[in-house]
Amino acid sequence: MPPDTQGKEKIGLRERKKRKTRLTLQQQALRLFREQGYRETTIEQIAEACEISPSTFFRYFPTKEALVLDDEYDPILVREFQRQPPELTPIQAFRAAARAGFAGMTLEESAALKERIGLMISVPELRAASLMQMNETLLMIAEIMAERLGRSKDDFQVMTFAGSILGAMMTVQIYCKNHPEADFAQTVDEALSYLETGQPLAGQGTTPQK
Amino acid sequence: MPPDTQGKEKIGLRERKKRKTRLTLQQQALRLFREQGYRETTIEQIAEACEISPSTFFRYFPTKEALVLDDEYDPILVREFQRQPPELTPIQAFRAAARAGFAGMTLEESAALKERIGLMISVPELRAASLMQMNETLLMIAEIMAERLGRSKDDFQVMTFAGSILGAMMTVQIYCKNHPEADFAQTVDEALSYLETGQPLAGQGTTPQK
DNA sequence: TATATTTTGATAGTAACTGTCAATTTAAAT
DNA sequence: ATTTAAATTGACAGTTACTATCAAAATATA
Repeated sequence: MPPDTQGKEKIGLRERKKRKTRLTLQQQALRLFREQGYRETTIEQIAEACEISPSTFFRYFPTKEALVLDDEYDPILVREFQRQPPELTPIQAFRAAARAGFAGMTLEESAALKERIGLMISVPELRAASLMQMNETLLMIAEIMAERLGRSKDDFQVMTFAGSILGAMMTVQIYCKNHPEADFAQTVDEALSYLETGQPLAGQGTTPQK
Repeated sequence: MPPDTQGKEKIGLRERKKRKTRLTLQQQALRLFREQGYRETTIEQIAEACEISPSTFFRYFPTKEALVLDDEYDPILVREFQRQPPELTPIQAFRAAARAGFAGMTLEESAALKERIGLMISVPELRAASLMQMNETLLMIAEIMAERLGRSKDDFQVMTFAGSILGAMMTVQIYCKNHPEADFAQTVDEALSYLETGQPLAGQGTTPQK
């Protein structure tokens, strides 16, 4: 693995403590959610488990949902996408970026992600919030894609395209909810490969499409 | 217009009053939202404007969002979808259903819808809630579609199809937010027509796709 | 060590809900 | 018309996520 070229932002005690608190907060929250459910767990309990005051909680996370939703994967995805060679079609590039993103994860990370996704899918308010987050991701993706294609980021087709990718991602969430044995990364890849074909959704011998 | 074949459910004073209260609630709420904003309007104010108690409010609407989101259009969309001839591809059928739904509206209805959509787009919590609603509608549609195609409602491709429509609808929301002059119905239609083509997203002479 | 800057916790408040229960209103039965 | 049953309502008392404020404590800087 190449050394971090970004280099040495010296991190003081303050910053270190903050990161630690943040991490602990998420971990304890996840544990409590697992043990007693999302709704049943109050922010007060989470704060107590982390030995901070409830008011401090909101200095780390703006909402209860953010505890589950916040991660670094969105920027990673964007970076990987930008890194793809321009010969690839937009979907191919996105698919490759998704693959690269998953490939870069450790086992623990992907296990943690899986649990969080499980929550997002099953708790309505989390699903709503994650839809909103996807909405923003969509805008980013559309922007990059527009850039790549030499189109305006306001281009309606570019946006619709980005939207269909997101829709596919949502589908993956639902599918994985119903099939807990399914591998998330692989399901994402399948969905994208399906999008790549232009979605020829034919019946079972009822209505041949070609 | 053919007479209502559903016939005569005799509607007593009780039922009549309830409908009236419900309608007034929505109308007054919309007015207040228009005048002072969604967030700035409390349920207490809405209740007062309708001369009911705040506790009664929640017997009519489960949430504040429902005041804006609740309408009859979802079932209409589903019904129209079921009515489409089986020769159409799924997307064609959905598009036709959406068109039929919009076409069946009076001018007042579509004006009212427009205002509500404006709210949904600009108020984050309403947007989140409307995405959730859309999501459920699409699950229903996916189910119908699976039936129609002789596939399982769990079929991954059917789900991906539904997801891509949802993504497209998200895009429409965003687009209409940025282009207030755009006609919602028409934008929906355009997005669907684009989906219909299989989304050939080519660059500007940079990367020919075919 | 002294001083400036962040971070924190305590406190008080708001608003969207939830639950309960008695009072009122409507419907149905006599 | 009167009684009885059932549905609807309002008052009240929570709970919880979240906001705002301010002084105390912790950390960085000189």
